[in-house]
Amino acid sequence: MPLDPRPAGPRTQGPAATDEVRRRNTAVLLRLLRDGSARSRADLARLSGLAKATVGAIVGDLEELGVILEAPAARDEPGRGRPGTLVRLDGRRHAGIGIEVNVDYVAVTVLDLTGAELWFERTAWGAGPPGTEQVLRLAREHLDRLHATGASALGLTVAVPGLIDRSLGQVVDAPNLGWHAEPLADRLAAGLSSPGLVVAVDNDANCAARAESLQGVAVGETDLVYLTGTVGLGAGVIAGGEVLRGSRGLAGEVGHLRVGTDQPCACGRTGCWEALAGQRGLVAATGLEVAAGEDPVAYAARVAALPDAATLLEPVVAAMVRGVTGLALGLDPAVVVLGGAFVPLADVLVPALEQALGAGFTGPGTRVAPSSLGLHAASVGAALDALDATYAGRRSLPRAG
Amino acid sequence: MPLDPRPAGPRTQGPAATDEVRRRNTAVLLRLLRDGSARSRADLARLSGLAKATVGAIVGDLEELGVILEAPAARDEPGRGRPGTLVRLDGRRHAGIGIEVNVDYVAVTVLDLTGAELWFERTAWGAGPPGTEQVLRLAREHLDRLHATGASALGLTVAVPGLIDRSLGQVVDAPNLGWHAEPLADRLAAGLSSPGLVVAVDNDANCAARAESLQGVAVGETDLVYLTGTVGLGAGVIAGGEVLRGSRGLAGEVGHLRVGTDQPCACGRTGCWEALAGQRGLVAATGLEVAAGEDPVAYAARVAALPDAATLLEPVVAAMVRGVTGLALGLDPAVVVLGGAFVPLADVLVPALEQALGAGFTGPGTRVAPSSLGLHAASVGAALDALDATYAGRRSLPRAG
DNA sequence: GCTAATTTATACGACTCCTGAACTAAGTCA
DNA sequence: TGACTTAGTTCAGGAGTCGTATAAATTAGC
Repeated sequence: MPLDPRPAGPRTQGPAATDEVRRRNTAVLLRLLRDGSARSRADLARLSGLAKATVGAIVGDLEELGVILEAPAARDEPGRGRPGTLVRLDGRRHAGIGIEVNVDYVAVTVLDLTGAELWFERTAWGAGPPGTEQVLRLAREHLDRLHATGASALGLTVAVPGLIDRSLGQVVDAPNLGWHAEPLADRLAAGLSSPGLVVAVDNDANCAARAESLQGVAVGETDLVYLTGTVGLGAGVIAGGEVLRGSRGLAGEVGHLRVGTDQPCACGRTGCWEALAGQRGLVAATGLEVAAGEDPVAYAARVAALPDAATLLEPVVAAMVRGVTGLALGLDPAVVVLGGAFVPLADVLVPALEQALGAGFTGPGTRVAPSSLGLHAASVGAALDALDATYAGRRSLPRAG
Repeated sequence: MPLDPRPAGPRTQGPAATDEVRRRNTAVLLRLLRDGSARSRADLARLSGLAKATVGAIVGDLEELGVILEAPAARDEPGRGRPGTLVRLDGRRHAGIGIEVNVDYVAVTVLDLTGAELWFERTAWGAGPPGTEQVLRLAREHLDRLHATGASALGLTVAVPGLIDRSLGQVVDAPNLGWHAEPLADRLAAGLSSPGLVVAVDNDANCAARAESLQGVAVGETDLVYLTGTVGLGAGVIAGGEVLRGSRGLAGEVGHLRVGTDQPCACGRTGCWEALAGQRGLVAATGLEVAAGEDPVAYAARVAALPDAATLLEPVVAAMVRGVTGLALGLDPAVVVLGGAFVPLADVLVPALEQALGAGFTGPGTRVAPSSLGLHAASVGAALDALDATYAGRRSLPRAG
């Protein structure tokens, strides 16, 4: 029961034993192989800084777990001495499941160990927002489907639009879904009773931000802001490679940031960012009505298609500039990723935002780019989160099952 | 030469060997003893989660290093079995040095290993902003003074008002000091030639924020914003217990965040936060002139003493509310600490800010408090940074010297 | 075609570290 | 005085990494 009495940052770790060393070194090698490239043991030793003997031992372990294949010696470049036997990751035995729950739809992404997509499904909820039993049923369905392929799930993460307590695995408040103080992780873990499966919960914007930084338009970036437009507006922030959470998990809840003056907001105040640039803001700016049951992204696409969209959207653009420059000044992201309903509006938004951010201090300004993962973003990020414990060395791969 | 090819967050670590395990576990015990409390080995084992044998071994090592003293068995409560022999940290042999360099003054704080202040000195620079040689001379002076007490320095960190590249130990740009692309850490390390001394550079607001979270008004908090008013205005952010840096180290550079409309700023734009709430903003609001050579804090104190300060400062308060709520919404800090020139104005600012932040989502709102470290903040934070590698387990204590 | 140089991979011994159990030490309580 | 309880140390066992030595597989050169 390791416990550290003082609140400590991520860099300040608790007690450890030697087996953690192996976990960490294994994770280093896994990360080197994650992209599917084939490497020799000697390569891995050089790249990781580990001794050859250590690499040999770890690769042996991984082979035994069925996670590594010896690729037939495909020697391209000449080279002098004995050619290495290449190994590459075989991700088919393990997977991560990501489920994005929203008011009117649910999206499921299943990624294999290498991060390759096994399948993605997006379906509308039958009637009204779902309860946790429906999420459980869906999770079980996809878990079974995964087991049928002979793979096992390392983790399952649910992305929820709301306030999350990640350490408790609780949805503190998801007003759109009508969920409050919902112990979702525990409930799913109990309902699935799949030993070794780690169930987690996270905010949808946080998941989307993680996805964009690992597989999307901001791949490789450790500092980025993901802005998502739905009916409302929210942000997910990756800072220093980690999701920024804040003291209560509210970091990135910027919908009610004051970026204007008059426009009244549902929250009672005026000038809120989401009142100006959320769906209601788009309606106010363009006069275009939302069709019954229309998706915010579809609506935004119709807005973008208006002949005089650029001029009509001026107040929206102004609000976005105020909001984004504020966030960017405080957080200094390398990229601002526009997601959700902002994707169809990217042609109008990106130039204006890049210009506003270009006048930065030194060096290149913050980039602005539309999400490349689109509707997949949150569920992919959730699935990546399910794999993260393994790649970060917090967890070792389970014995073959 | 451990190197991990992919940019990895703090939680994603490089390769490790068994000696790192010892470093980490030692750090766990050091943190438990840091506050000066005396504990028995058995207590330490229970609190840390380590085995008794391990605790015994580590405490033995630390005793040999002269870092731990066996306190005479002061048994207060009765208790049943054999009483434990208490040990406590003896910080006198090791210290961290923090130097805050500014345009017109320099502050030095030396903390012993337990974090207790050995001395603090604040002196004005003779004429004009200093060069790096003057910082070197000062560092050598305090290092000698420390050595004279029989202690050795674990690290020396310099807090600089400007843009820092921490991994390079470089001051990228400190316009007030006239420093550009200055390899300060290397220069000091070379000039001091004190083996084992780790020299680092950091931004002054970041250091101050760290100090407030470890010893100041926000002690124990892992998420806070430190706002400092000088002639300009800047913020240091602690998120998840770590300093938030951003992609280029510019995180927290919020002086030119747009919080108003008209007030022209030196940067050419209008409505910048520092134009409204920096020293020029105070002058504009109150009409009170800055005396020749007057310190921003002293000037702010005179402003606060004006009979009609509360009404005169209304535009300043409004700007602060806009800026602080923006930062707080994005970052969700537990506390906003007001430092520098905002300390004398706290009576006016705190109620207004707390009210604006109180209307939060759920739970208690963000606290607002004036800095309790005042002028010490940045240099104390720098000194704490110098001790941090030891307490975080990244570095082991040097053999007795 | 043979040999030397070069590189890969494994085997092995040395070393570090943590752990649990056994054991000794030093008290309290009856 | 003796039973009980808690503290601290010793020791064997297991897990890890590392460097060196060794075997294996090629290429380069003659």
